[in-house]
Formats: sequence, structure tokens, C-alpha cells
Amino acid sequence: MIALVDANSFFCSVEKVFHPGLEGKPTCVLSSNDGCIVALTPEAKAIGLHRGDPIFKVKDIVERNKVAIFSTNMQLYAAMSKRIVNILRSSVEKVEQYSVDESFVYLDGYEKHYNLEDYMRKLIQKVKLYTDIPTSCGIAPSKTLAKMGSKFAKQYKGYNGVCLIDTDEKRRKALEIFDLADVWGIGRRTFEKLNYYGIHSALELADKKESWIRSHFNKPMLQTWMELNGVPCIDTTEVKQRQTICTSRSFGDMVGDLTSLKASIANFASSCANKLRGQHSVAGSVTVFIASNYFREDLEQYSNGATFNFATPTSDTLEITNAAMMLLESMYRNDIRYKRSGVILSDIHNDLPIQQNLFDEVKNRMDRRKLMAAIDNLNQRYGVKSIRLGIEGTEKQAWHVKSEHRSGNYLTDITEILTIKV
DNA sequence: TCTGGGGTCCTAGGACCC
DNA sequence: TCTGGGGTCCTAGGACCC
Repeated sequence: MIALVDANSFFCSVEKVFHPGLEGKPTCVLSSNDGCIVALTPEAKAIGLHRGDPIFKVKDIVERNKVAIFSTNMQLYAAMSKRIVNILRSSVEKVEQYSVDESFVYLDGYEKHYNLEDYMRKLIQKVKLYTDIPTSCGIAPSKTLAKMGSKFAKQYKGYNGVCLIDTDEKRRKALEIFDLADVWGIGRRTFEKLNYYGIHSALELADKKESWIRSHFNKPMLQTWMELNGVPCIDTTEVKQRQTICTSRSFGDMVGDLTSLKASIANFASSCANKLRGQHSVAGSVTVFIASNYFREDLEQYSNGATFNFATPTSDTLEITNAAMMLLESMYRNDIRYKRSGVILSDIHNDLPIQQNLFDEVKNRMDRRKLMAAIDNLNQRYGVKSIRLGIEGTEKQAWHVKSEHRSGNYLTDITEILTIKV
């Protein structure tokens, strides 16, 4: 059996931990640049707010109901996420973190010594006690069913946090009432296609013949179908090395000048290089893209992207940034107001051994690695970007993201630690 | 005035080989 | 009426996830 532990309105719950007055009040966390709502509490849903709403369009509702608004603070959420996973790992041998707010817990063998439902209920109570984050848990023979279970547990108070689907009868009952569009692996397109074929519930899908599934769909759907029938087949093993690394942002204000754009790209390139070294990899190519504001139909639209292939795969900030600058200059048009830019690293490999290249222009590659390691060490000790390239800039610039309601990095930054007044 | 960011996997089709 | 057969590799785009 597999359990899924899923935090309830995770981002909002984290904010509530540090702002206790918000209990029972509508609360929302916004996307980067304070654009859309990405997380909201049931109280916020009840007054008509939805995930994805642009905040400026629902300003009235927000003000009328005194909704608490937070800018996204991934650093804080990631730190809390780590604490939760550590608690799970302290009680169960195999735990696989699936996303920032979900973990799969493998319970094979535990049924011999424990009542699984009680065991998981105690575990999520421990999570609540230690972190103050409420979670819900589904237990089932497959991950897709476990996910379903966790949603039931969240939805119905009677489950007391844990929903166990361990018999065929419970499975069929659950499939019957579960919203087909919410099944893991079924997105908007597949949902429409299923409706077209007259399938409107998860049970109707599960009861189709395998041959019908094979002839009308492809591999991912077949896996979902098997999982719904209690046959585990989806592998979610954590990937330790990313195959692509991307940093991109929408800007707070639109920018037109090359200098600002260069500063943004330099920042993103250096952030990508950082992530790359963090996973001990090198990249074979770098892509830069820039785009105007596609919501502004009154302005001329332009977007472009370009890629550079390195002769020798690299994780060197200077080399990657240089290439990115060159790419940017090749695409830049001075008659456009830009809203977004980004850097993508791909063709990623392990950083050892280095495949030498006869035409390598960087002669002292090992020295450069030591330089990068030294910079990374200093930045780790004295704070992100304590040492950076001049072209990245220091002053607050137009392209910087808007983040007007961010709470402190209470768990990771000593200068922002919570102040308690007695 | 204002609309997120970062990933994975699968497949069809093109280009190429003998 | 008729046009060979059997492969591999790469890539762009679609669909999905959080």
C-alpha cells in the first residue's frame, strides 16, 4: 500500500503559521510579480475567489472581505516543506517527496505490524504538532488512488485526515463519486476527449476494456487506467539531476533598453549556473528568450529565442553569461517594450569526467572551477549574490519582479527571523 | 496600471542509413 | 496495374504535473 500525504492549502498554511491572527480568515498567496492567485484557503474560495484569478480583477472582493494577501515566498515554503518530509522520514523507511507539498509514503510490510489508518493518522498529527501545517492522507494500492483518497480526506471531516481505500468495494464507491477531471493524469484535453466518448465518471473509465483504452489512447492513459483498477504502474522516482534548468521572470515594469535587459539575463544566467553547479552538472547549451507583453494588444508584439552550443559543456557563470549576452544582442530590437525574459540550460551531464575538446577556448578550466567553488562558498556564507558579476547590477531596477506583500524568510535568514513581542 | 514559473514524458514525423 | 523494406536518431510540440 502507498500513502500520499498532501498539505492543505500549503502556501497559505505556511503563512498562517507565522501570522496566527489569520485563522478562519480568507487568505491568498500570489504568483511571482504579484500577478495571480496561486494558493487560497477554503474561506477565500467561499467568497468567490479562484486559483488563477489575476489579483487586479478581483480587487473589489479582496478589499470588501479584508482578504489577507501574500507575495509568493518559495524560500520559506521550501524550508517548511523540508521539515515536513523529515518528520515523515523519521517514521517510515521509504518516503519520496513528489512536490513541495506532497510526499508518497511506501507502506509495504507495515500492515503486518500496524493498522495503516491509525499509523498514518498518528503521523500526520505529529506533522501538525511539530510544524502546525495541516495535511491530508490517502492510502491505497496505487498512487492515483492514494491521491484520490487524500482529496476525500481533505473534503470530508469525518475521515479525520486519513482515507483508506483497501477493498474493491471502497475503490468502486470512490471512483463513482470522484470528479473525473480531478483524476491524476487527466488534464483538460483528455477530460474533453473522454466526455466525447460518453465517459463522465472515474468508474466508467476504469470499467472500460483494456483493448478499448489501447485503441483510443496512448501510454499515459493506459497507466492511469491500470492505476484506477488498483494496479500500481506509475513510477515517480525522484530525478536527482534535472535535464533542463530554467530561470525566467515577468518584469514589474516593461523595459525597452538593452542595458536593463542585459541585467535581467545576466541575473538569470547566473542563477541557472548556480542551480547547475548545485546538482554537480555541466550544460551543453544555453538558450535565451525575450518577449513583449502579450496582454497589451495595443503595442507591437515580438518574441524570440536563440541557442548557443558550447564546445565543451560548462557550469562556469562567466562563460554561460557571456554566451547569453551574445545571444541577447543578436535578437534585441530597440523598438519593443519587453515584459519577460529567461535563460534555459539544456543538454545537461554529470560534471565528471570533463570531455576535453581540441578547440576549447577556456585554457585553465580546472582553475575556473576552483574560482566558481570559491564564489559559491562565499555566497553561501554571506548571502546570495554577495559576489556577482557587475553586469547583473545592484540598484532596484524596472525589470525586477513586484513582491509587495512578502513575509520574512523566518526559517532561513537570521536577519529576517520572527520578532516576538511580549 | 495590473495576468506565474519550472519541470517531465510521449509521440509523430523528418532526415538519414543500408 | 504499378512505386522496397527495415531500421535509427533527433526534434518540436502536445499534454500533463505542481
